[in-house]
Amino acid sequence: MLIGTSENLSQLSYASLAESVINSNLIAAEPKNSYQTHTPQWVEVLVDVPGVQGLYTYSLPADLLVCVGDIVSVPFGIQITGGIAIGISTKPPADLDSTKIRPIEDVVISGFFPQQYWELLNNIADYYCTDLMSAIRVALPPGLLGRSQRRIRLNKGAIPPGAEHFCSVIALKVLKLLQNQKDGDYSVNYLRNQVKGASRGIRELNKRGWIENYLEAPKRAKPKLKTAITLVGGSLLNDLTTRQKEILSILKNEGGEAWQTEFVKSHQTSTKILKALVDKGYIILDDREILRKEQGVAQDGDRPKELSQDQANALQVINAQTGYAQILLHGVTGSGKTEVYLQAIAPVLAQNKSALVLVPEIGLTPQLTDRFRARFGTQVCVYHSKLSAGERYDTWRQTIQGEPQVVIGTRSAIFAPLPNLGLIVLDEEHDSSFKQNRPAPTYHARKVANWRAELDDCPLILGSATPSLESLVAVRGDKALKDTASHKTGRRGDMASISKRFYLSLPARIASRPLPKVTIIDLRQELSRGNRSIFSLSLQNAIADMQERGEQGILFIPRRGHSTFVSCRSCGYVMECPDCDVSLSYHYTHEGAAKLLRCHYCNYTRIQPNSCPECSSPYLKFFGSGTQKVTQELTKLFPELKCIRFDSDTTRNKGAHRELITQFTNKEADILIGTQMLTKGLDIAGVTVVGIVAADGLLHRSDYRAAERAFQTMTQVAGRAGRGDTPGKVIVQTYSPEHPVIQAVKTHDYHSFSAAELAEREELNYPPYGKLILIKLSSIDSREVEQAAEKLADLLIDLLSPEYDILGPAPASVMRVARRYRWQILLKFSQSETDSPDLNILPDNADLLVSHKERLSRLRSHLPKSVSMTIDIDPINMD
DNA sequence: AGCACGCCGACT
DNA sequence: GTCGGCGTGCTC
Repeated sequence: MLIGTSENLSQLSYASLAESVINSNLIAAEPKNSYQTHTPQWVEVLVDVPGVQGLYTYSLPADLLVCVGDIVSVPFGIQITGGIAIGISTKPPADLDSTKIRPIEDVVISGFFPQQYWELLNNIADYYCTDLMSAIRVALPPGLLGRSQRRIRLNKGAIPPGAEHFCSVIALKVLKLLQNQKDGDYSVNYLRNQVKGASRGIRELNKRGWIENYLEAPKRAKPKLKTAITLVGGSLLNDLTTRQKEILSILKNEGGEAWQTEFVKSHQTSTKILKALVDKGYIILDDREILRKEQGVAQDGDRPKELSQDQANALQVINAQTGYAQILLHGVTGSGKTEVYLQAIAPVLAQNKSALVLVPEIGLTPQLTDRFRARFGTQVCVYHSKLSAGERYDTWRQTIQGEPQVVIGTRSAIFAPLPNLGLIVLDEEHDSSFKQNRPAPTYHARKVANWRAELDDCPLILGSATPSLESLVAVRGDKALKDTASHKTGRRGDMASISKRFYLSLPARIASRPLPKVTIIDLRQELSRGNRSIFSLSLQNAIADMQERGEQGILFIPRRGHSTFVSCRSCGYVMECPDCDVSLSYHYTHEGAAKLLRCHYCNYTRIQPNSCPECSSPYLKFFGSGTQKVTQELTKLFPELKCIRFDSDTTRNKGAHRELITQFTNKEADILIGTQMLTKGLDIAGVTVVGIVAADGLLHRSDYRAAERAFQTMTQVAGRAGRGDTPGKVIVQTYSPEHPVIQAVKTHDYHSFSAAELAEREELNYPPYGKLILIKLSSIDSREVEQAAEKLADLLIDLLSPEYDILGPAPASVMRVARRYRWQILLKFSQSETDSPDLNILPDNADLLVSHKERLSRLRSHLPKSVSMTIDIDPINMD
């Protein structure tokens, strides 16, 4: 079975390739004995090389067995790269010179892609307009598709003294970098990122013979091996020394098995003695695979809790589902959604199936993973991008095994290759971190989860206190949905699946606790009363009361750092990033720390100068308040108060989240001051006061989602208050107290807010009614991108029918980032089908065989090479 | 992505 | 004449 000959490979469309992949996978399902090991075989491989799409034929060495769908390692040009075996044939392609065919290097992983998994990846590639390989790349753990790497090594002996006087500035920079590295060894990529024009310098050094250039074999993730000792000899004979006898009896006492390293360490033996025992035949040493797994903190067992009536009702609906269903669980903060998830998962495990739980950011929710571990013990696996490559690889491999388990993870965990999936839960489903911004495919885990639930025929629970408008509309089946349903008859996902959509509500907190009382403070009045502090009198009083009663509080500030920008009082000069069009933020962590200016777009960092670079005036002023400044101000007002700052500056290290949260839970501090991170799943009983220091930073943003996001963020932060026995209190400081979002937060009125917001979205044809595609262009050259953007917009006008709104081209809100100029075009249109992956973006008038994906991809060929283009389907971040 | 091949300008 | 710039095309 061959997919295509090289003659037609170039014309092979994405769609037919995708189809071939699915068809060929049917072959993989056949029994393995259909492969005759003695006839020579040729394998069609989809190689993982950027800019290369199409299949390449490889021969199969006699000692390897390859099945369709296997991940293989193949030579490609000078390098070694990963790829997927797509087809197997007993005849070589007729039109390919057989001397060109090279053998497959190795099989990395065999037979893990079930049929539905391929369909899922094809849906993603199709819907998000990328090639199949990119979809495969996001799904697999990094390092599985290894690629060889070009590296540079310093030739230490060859460098004459005073070398720096002989060479150019660039070469010198490269040389210095290499000399500062212990082994004088860096990848070419690293050097290119560090030094502008590094390749020139590298060539120069190469010519002088001061460095050597080598190709490193791919570093693929591999199972970790550990040496085990096993006792085999029965009775002790006389050929043993006393020490050897001792060792054997210790080993016997330990059950006849031990790990070598631990055993040697704890019993002061040496490998020498063990070797001797091996030679005499008493023990054997063998390497065994061990799984590197994040262990988490040991938890006491936990039993299912008694449910409230609402929780019980919700659970009943969930448990009644036998196949695909989309369930929106709308539970106010503190209503006990997690308990519902836990009790929904228990029967899934009992049926020998697995469950997948997605959360916005795992590091932020140690409490959640602890609770799952307490309930399900070692059946819980954690998967997220902050695991080490080895842990990620091992966890991923473990999920293939098929034992019933619960995988908790972030966005990318939606690809965990669990073979018997019984339930998917997306917690905090409104959270924007479920959307990947870059690189392509720019998928949304909620959408992928929905496909996956359909393909694996299992229920999907979307949980939130502030459901996204998309999910609300999807399950409630309002007008838009009915309209499309009527002309969708006969397709999968039509009327039948609408009855598989549920809206379940948990409108009250558990144990009849009230939602916190929200007070709005008008900062304009505060100012006119002469209070110039960033804390209103009400907030100050609330903090004082709280301190007196030994309770705890949370302050929410929408941005990290100290100040948003620094400017000169004498000439007005504003400190800006040299590579981006943004001002630098001032960072000053504590007394004695370096005073730094940092770009929040590209992370450029420099020391804060003592005087203005423009006019040398020493009078620099700091504007805006970040977490650092608020912390300092608060300490001035309340010297006794112990504060913990909780933002991406203080939680950078592994385990820092847990540590800070543990400190706070143990009442080692009174107040937690932080950014968006505070919104996610913190459940601390002692918190009675929540202050939103400046709500305006959330309200006034330009994109169409600003109101929705502001409402979600504020409601979530407010929800941290009053989760214990003492009722909570929330103080929102703003200059716009009459703003509808503020009013909705005050009254906890999700429904009126969403109704008003939906009406506005419908009016303007924005999502969830209309659909958006953002085409982003960038280049080093400002003129070039602008021209390319204009050309592209013209092309789109010709290509698209008039019902498509073409907004732009316009420069991105921050035009220059990391030295690149950015322009964008936004496409807005009515969607013809609600939730179908093969949604027709472009009307098929002339060329029916060409998919919308192909058409959008073709646009790329109209652009100069130096302009890069990315297509963001359903964009969330418009900047 | 890398790399080879190849076609043009500034130096021995 | 050659060295070296980077544009184009190929990798089974």
